[in-house]
Amino acid sequence: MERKVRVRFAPSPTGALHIGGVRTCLYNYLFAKQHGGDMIFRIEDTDSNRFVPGAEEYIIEALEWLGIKFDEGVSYGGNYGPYRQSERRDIYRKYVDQLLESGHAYIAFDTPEELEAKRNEIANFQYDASTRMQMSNSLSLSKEEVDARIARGDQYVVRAKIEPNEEIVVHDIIRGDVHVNSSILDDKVLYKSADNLPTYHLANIVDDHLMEVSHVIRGEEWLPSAPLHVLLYRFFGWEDTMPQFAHLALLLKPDGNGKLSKRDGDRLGFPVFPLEWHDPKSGDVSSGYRESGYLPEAVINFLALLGWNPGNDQEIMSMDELIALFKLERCSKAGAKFDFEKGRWFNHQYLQMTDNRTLAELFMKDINAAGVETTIEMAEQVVGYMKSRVNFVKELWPLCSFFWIAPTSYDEKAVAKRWKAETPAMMAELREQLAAWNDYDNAEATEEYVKGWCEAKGYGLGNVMNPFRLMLVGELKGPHIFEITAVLGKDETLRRIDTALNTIKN
RNA sequence: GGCCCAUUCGUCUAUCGGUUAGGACGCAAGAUUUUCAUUCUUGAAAGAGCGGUUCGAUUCCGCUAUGGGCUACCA
Repeated sequence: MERKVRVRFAPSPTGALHIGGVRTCLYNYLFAKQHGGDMIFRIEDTDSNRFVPGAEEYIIEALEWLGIKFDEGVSYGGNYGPYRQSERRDIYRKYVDQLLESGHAYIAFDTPEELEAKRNEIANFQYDASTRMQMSNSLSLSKEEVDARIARGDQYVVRAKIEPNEEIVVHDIIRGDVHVNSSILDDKVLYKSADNLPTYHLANIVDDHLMEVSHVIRGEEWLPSAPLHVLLYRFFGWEDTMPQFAHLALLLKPDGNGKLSKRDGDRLGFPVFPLEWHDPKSGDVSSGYRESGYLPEAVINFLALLGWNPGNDQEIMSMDELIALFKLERCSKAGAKFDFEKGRWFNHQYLQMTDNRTLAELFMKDINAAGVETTIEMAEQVVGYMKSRVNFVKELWPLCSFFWIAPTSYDEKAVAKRWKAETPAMMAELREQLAAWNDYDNAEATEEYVKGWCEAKGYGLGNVMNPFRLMLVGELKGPHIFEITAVLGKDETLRRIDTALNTIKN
């Protein structure tokens, strides 16, 4: 019988959600949806010292923006709650006691200072079977002493009791079997009496079991502790329902060495967070994909392909297509350097696929921000002519503000090259022709009309169109000239010609 | 230092022993265009090294090198 697919995304609320975390979440989501499974949102806040206010809300908002939906969890509800680990203290305590009773864990009193001293004293010190009897714990101390110290209020931790020299195998969907000898594992801290909370390892296993998680898809940084997790499932007697593991290769810096960090984004000019993040402690503001003008679909597509591919040349895929095609087995084993140039290209592709009205609504904000009033119709029309040449909506305004703001000066080089002695007279003639024309909305018809006139007069197109463009735009750039006149209309077109004829001198 | 994971064009990657090693981003050139772009075409560009296994290795194995991760009372 097949177990129902249930996966979880379980971030720590310690700050903004990193783009690598977004990818991990996306892969979980794709896998869950493909198998008709559940997607759980759990908050792993077992380290009260690192809690950052607003982080949880940020993560929820970011994933909503990206179109990743949860079936249950913090803020979504469900039958396996509470989904915030800090609200599950009683549950963990029960399982810690179970481990203590079964002899798979023990109580240790060593203070952080004592441990620090030990590490300085002995090179490569590890708290394990070979050293634990020299330490202060319930294995080395008498029962009376242990009880007395607890009664006295001494703080303690609970450590896993790892038996040496056992072969542990972690089955990983992406990497195959990973073999590890238990002797290299240390007696990890599972529980802290100081705040009555478990550490990640214990909370993780207990929650995944209780929440009936079937697949754990997480970053590669967890691979070294996976053997401990396997052992914990064994200690609890849950091995038969242990989730299947898949450890994802990490996202690396675009240049140099190491994994992608916030600093790389600042340094190289691209966001590493989905949404803009205001750090409540430092006050720093980090840019986000949303605020930088990325479309969520483009970010999803880009991220999906960073470490996975469908096995053919297809690159543009919607969320539904990704859900249909995604395979954990096809995830690459090696880390991927973050190539933000390709992210820009993806946004360009999605921009072309987005309808002009939607883009115009976004564009309106930039137009208004420049202090210009306009209509959505005009914005939409300009977007239609201009979007093929930009990667982001925000690149639009600097490129085509001339539609709204008439030129007051004219590019000198262009004037020198295209504004010849006979040009003013020619342009004055053109003005006459245009004054007699009324069908400006029809760009093709206007073009035929003007071209026909040029031919009749024997004027070279280049000698007419370039100065004409110069008068309307101020530079030799922009879309097709009769698309410009279609947007400007008759009055504005004639007005700009008049201004130019009065301004340009050579 | 120890342990684990990885290694194909600059980057993301395809290839499940036999290929002119394919695609995409970026880059370059050309074409198109009344401008600037877009678009199209073309091009340069890769199996880390050394040993095996095999009739034959990019593909399987080992070693070396390199990169990454972990090595906390953080996740």
